[in-house]
Amino acid sequence: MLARQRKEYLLGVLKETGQIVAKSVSHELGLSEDTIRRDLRELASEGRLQRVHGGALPASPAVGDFAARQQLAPDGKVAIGRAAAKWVRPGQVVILDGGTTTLQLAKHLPLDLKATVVTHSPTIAVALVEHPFIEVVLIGGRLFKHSVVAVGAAAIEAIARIRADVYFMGVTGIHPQAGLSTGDLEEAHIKRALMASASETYVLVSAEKLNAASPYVIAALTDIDGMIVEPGVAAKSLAAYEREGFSVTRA
Amino acid sequence: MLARQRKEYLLGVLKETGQIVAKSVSHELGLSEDTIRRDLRELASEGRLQRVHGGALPASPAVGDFAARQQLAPDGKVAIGRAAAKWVRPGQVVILDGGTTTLQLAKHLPLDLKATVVTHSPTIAVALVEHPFIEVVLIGGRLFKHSVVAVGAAAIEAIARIRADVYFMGVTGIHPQAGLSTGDLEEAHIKRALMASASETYVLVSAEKLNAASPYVIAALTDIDGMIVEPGVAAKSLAAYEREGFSVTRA
DNA sequence: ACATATCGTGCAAAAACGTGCAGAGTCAAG
DNA sequence: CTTGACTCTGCACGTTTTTGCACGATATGT
Repeated sequence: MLARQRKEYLLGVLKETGQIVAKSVSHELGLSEDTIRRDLRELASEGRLQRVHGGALPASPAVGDFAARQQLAPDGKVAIGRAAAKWVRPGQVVILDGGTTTLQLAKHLPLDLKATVVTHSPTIAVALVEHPFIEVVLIGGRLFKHSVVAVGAAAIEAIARIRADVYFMGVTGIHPQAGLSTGDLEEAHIKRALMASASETYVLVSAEKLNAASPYVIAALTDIDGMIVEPGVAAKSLAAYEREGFSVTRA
Repeated sequence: MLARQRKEYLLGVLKETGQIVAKSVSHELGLSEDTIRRDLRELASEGRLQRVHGGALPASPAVGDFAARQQLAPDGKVAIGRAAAKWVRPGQVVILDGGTTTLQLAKHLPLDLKATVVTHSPTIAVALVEHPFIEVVLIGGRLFKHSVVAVGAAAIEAIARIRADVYFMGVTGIHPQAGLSTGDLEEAHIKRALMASASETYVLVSAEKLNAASPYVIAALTDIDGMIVEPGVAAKSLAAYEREGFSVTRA
């Protein structure tokens, strides 16, 4: 690979992800970190990016703004969102829970994907406006402000009328014995209703949720079909979850 | 996640939630509290936030935020929104239409107002999260992306179950003879349903909408109770609207 | 006033950095 | 074809930055 191409590649990474991590790029390209650092230094001196410890960021905040905004979420959640987004097949009807992790999922759905997304989160509904071929069905109800999702009887009723292929759930705790739990009773009800309306349910689990429990139980582990955890969690802390018919995926 | 991004993230949390709790953020990002505290100290010394025991608070109470927010909306719409917001009385049930003008209304509602807002706009629902005493009822349905509002049979049904005191409507055209009109048939239906669910209906009219007509008629002028127009429109262009039982208000 | 949580500082390990240097490859002049 | 100048790359080394932990000090709530 020519030096020129390498620099183009770097700028491409920057544009797409809003950041460059020297170490991971060097690994991707099979080159030493020194070379990448040299490139970054040169690109920085040309004003095409901004050098920072560990890698680089867009030169002008406005340019990489869209991508950078996504990256303002913790790494783990971005990774989970990106991985889960790949599971969505064209034509499917997908239920998306509220929360920052599922928001990442929504943002990482391919822009040309044709599918239907059902959600009780106005935030996610708004985010999906940018996806021209995704049909969005908004579940209404009383707005629970802490999580910014619709809850209550009206929401339950609306959910009951929907049959979806898959439901991506967010939780505040997942535990081998205690199962899935969340911090609000109403939300637990909603999540249960959403599970009932979907053929399959997968839980998105960032590190701090793993092996934790919250006050209100949503369901048992056996009621769901799998979980997607963030990369970098120890294999042994996942061992307790592995069983027949349950998929544990590292993002 | 790069150190620089981490600081951006912290400022983002601060902007969204109005506070930072060092412990919970460190847990979220999977880093030690020390690191977060160091970041907070540095950001504080740059004057970007205010260090307090346990975390941090905004440096200047929502100053830049407020300015940036209004910048995006034309003066006229801001003025209409501010004026209309004063009409809302404590305890009322208010229906807010979708659109930039009604969004301004929502943002200008007093922060200590106790009231209920019904809306089919996810954008407005999200904006009202910052108002702690406003109960928000979200109308669900299929999302019409052009206007970012819920439409369709489900929305109509949900609206039929509500009785509100007042409805603030947005339109794309208001005309002495043609009445109220909008650019989408579904939206016209929704607006009619919202009118039917409210005791009073007022239309928010920015200058470019005045004396204009769009393809789909919502209702006749006689069906509404008044209009709020932006300041600076000529008095004579309002003459055609003045009649018994119809209030024309300049913001 | 006491128990607990949070804070700041110093310190050590790890990661990232810059620089100098040497080997490999390229190119053009001889 | 050979030679020498030049560039690019990776490695070694010492330096700087970042991070987590330990400790004593300080603030907060009951």
